[in-house]
Amino acid sequence: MADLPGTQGHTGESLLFLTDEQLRQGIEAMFFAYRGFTADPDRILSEMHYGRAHHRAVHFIHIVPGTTVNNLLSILGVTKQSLNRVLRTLIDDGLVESRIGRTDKRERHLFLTPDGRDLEHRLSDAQRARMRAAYRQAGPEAVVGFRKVLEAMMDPDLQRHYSGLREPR
Amino acid sequence: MADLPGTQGHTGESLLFLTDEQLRQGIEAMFFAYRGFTADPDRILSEMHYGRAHHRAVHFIHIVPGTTVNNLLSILGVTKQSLNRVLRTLIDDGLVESRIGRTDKRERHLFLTPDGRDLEHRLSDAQRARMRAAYRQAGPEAVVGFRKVLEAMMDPDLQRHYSGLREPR
DNA sequence: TTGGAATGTCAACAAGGCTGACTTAAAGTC
DNA sequence: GACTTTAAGTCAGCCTTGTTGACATTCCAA
Repeated sequence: MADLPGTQGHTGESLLFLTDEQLRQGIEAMFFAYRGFTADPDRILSEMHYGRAHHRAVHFIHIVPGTTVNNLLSILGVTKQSLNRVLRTLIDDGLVESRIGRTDKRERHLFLTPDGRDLEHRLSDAQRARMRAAYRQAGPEAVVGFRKVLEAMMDPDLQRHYSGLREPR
Repeated sequence: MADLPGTQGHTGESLLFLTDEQLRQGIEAMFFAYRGFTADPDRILSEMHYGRAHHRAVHFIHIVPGTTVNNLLSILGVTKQSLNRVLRTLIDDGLVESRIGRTDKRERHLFLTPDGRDLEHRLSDAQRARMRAAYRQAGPEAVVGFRKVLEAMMDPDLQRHYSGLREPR
């Protein structure tokens, strides 16, 4: 592919000739791949009567421990009422701890309890295994391209959350 | 990027050293990218009080015109009750036509009406525009890698539906 | 000190998944 | 011809997870 005549030299130019069919295949690939992507954690979650919303909350609390509800809201892109319901069950079940802010008592800072960390680990293990297998099968060059396209597909303000987590903080 | 020292040459080998952090970034990239991926059609759909379920049905009826309900079920991976609710509204609204099978009269074959094709076009236009922009921004090599990883991430039986649509039939 | 903004909670509703039970019609089988 | 299986559709009811609206608490700035 890197040697197709006339496609190299200046980046991207050949892609001016993207057919609708090529794009459609990319769209479907996203659809089916996302199903595979969530399948393994979904199985674990449904066993304990949780859903994807719980997974997302647990994931980002793990990544940004001590985050406020508001911050989590902007990452997840749901209403606070929606998040709150999920958060409440996680707190009631002892997976998440909510501490009242010290400087601003309106804020709640969220942390995983040991049980929460345990669930997070099980979920991310399953998802990482799938990811690792796909990466190996596709090869390192493919992975770089994969990431590039995904990053270009994000909404700019969502990309901020994503990149923000990668940058030193 | 293709010139990073030590990452090129033999495919795959360097990725034996995938850190959890690298994998986690891939997972988050999938999460945020999928949000961007569905954002544009979601806007169009919500204007007309439809949801993603309607989009998926319309999309695959467009791709496989004349498909039976059962076949659509296996592509979408939902129950017939769930699909039926969506399908009924689409038929009532005159976007989908259901024809009784000629050889097997138990089957219903599904087709888009002109109005249905119109909606399909508006939805896929929006999604293709996002896809095209991402492809251009990432470059042709990245696109190949993107597709490779996505295909490796699918469940094998879902991949069948996906590939099946690409193969000549 | 008081009014507005920010944060989080409670209640109720809708979409869209799910299971289970059932009907109808057609096809296949003994 | 009677019985079974299959395709599709329907009704009822449940769950998760999104939504809006109303409200309490807390902070801060005029």
